[in-house]
Amino acid sequence: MAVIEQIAKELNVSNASVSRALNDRPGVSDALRQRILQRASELKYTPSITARGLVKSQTFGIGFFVREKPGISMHSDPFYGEILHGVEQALATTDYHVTVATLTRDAILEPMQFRFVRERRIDGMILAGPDIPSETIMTLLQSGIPLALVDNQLDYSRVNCINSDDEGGAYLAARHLLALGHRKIVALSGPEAWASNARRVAGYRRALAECELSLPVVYADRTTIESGEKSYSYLIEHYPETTAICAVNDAMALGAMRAAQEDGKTVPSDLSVVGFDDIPLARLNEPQLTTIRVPKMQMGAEVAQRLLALLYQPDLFPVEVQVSVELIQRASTAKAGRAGQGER
Amino acid sequence: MAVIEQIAKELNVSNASVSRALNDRPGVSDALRQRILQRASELKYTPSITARGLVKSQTFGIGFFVREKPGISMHSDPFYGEILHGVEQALATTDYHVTVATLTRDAILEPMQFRFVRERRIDGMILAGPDIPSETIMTLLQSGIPLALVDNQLDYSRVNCINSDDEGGAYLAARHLLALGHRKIVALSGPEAWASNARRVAGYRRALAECELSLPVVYADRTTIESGEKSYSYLIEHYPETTAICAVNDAMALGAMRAAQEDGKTVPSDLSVVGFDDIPLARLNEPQLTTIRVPKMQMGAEVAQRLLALLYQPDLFPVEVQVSVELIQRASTAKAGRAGQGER
DNA sequence: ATATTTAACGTAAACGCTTACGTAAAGCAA
DNA sequence: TTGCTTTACGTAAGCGTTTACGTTAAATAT
Repeated sequence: MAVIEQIAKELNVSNASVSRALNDRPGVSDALRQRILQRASELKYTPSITARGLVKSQTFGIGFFVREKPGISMHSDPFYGEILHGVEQALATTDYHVTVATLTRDAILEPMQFRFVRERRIDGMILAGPDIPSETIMTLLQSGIPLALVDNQLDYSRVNCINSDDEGGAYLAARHLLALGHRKIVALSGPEAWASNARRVAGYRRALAECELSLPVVYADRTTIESGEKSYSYLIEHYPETTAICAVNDAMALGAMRAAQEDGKTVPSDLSVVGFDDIPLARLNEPQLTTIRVPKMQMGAEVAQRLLALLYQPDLFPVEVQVSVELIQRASTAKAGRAGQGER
Repeated sequence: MAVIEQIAKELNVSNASVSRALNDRPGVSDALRQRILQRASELKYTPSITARGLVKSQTFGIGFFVREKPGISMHSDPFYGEILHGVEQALATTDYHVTVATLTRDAILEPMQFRFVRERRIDGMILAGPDIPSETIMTLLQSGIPLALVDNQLDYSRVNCINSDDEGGAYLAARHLLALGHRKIVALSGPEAWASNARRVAGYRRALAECELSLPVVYADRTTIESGEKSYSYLIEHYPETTAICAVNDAMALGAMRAAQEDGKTVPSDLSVVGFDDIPLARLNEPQLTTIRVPKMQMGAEVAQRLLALLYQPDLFPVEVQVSVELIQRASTAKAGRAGQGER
């Protein structure tokens, strides 16, 4: 592989001039610059990011972290896969690259001791997912490493967060239900401590409040299909008149739907269900799930952009960006009050 | 951050000794080695992988490549997400890290011009997925960069390939169907050019041949749910007596199943269906899909191991490793000939 | 005892870049 | 013309390691 020195020798100029020409910095005449660029492309010269990194003490590497899930592979959740893809695309036009790491228990406790960040000396990190404890984040912040969060949110507005517009999306979904004539609506949520859950519930509640309705919420400690199923039985026992369920994510919605079907109800004629996220399964379910689509790739791109901005300008004031979402109307919602058969 | 020189100065020894002690190489007395190790851990010294990389001309980075899919995000396919996870886990105990990149059209045509591999000078690459053209792979091979394939297979046995035991798995699945009494079995396949498809079909065929049965195959140009649906109509028109379908992957199986249900058939009493892969959706479908589980994480781990071996010993002879698979018996298969109601 | 091997350590170069500084020539003003 | 500023370039140090080679002292052999 060609190196700078080779070009310099062949052209009888100094390394410095070559470097300057290549990075188009002042201090080289146009004539010389041309010759250098010419020769460089003939030799297919490509700078060594390693060498450059050593002198500039940058690695041009950014780390993408997801928390290790007990049992299952976190990457099997396509949600983060898509975010990662967005990150990667956004970085493709820059000098940066993404390397992935999963946060083990140990890494969460002593994040700065994490070999990955010490050895590799990445320039910045992206933390994905709501299940990264805020203590971990604070430790990282204090260590001074540039940081951005996606699908997580810290009250301390000291860190850049990229999220979907949870409140707005939920509001949209609830309005949809209300427009269909539903009045007995119940929400299904995971841990209230996860910001996105809280915001989505708030959005549902705001829409109902506008119609002077109150919103019962049943909380579960996880947001899986199974917890959706369990929550349904609790729900139907305590709120038997329910005609519509709005869940805090698709998994819970699907779980509840399945439980309802086993309970002998037909979705959507007996019960309408909306989810949130638009995971692939939502479209494949029978009936297809009405939900709020969150643009995962775009979130990835946004978080990458934001981290880059932070790298260029370390004192940048942190913000929270909320990417907008849309209602995807499918087959799991219908008019209330057996309107499916037509009310006249 | 502490560097070698700092330790050396504090202990009044040379950089060389410190380096030797740290990498436990000979040339340092035990006494000195102890003092150095001691001080290093006090200072929380961690070597700079960048600096080390520069002198050893290694980056300790390996690239994980998936092909850019038109339209959809490739990472939304949890299949590769899990493989990636396996790779990462296997690498976690080494000095290596995974950096991800998606192969764009351009990168496929001129892979060695790909900025990622030139700038970043990764030590090796993993190519994932059957849709990477063999010309690309050959180009890469000739350039001399260590390479390993996963979920792809080259006839040229010049490159390490990690695959699931496609033939064996398919054989298992077909035996399962035969044991249930099915005799009219049809296979659903994607492009024959994809090695895994061909092998799976071969496995199905072998099992049937043992019973002196022949196996009609209907081919589609993709392996998606939609192509499964389409293939079903063709299939049922040409082979109306079919009692069981074995598909080349879960997506096609699910598609066919859905089409069959719309066609008024009940799965599994009218028609048994088996898939291949065990994607998450297989378990969530109604009825749950009987399929062959391929251990994706393990495949990731294997490919990483193999690449590492190749890095340590560049003249290693390439092999193909087939990780073994298992039959996951679920609800989409039952005895043939309305045996569901019991035959006596 | 001396000669020879072995081990412990230091010196310094190298990896491929960037950049602070120095020098000489060119440009401009008076 | 002289003096001053600007520009074009070269020199060399530095980033944090590893390692070939040299030196000295200790261990072993004769």
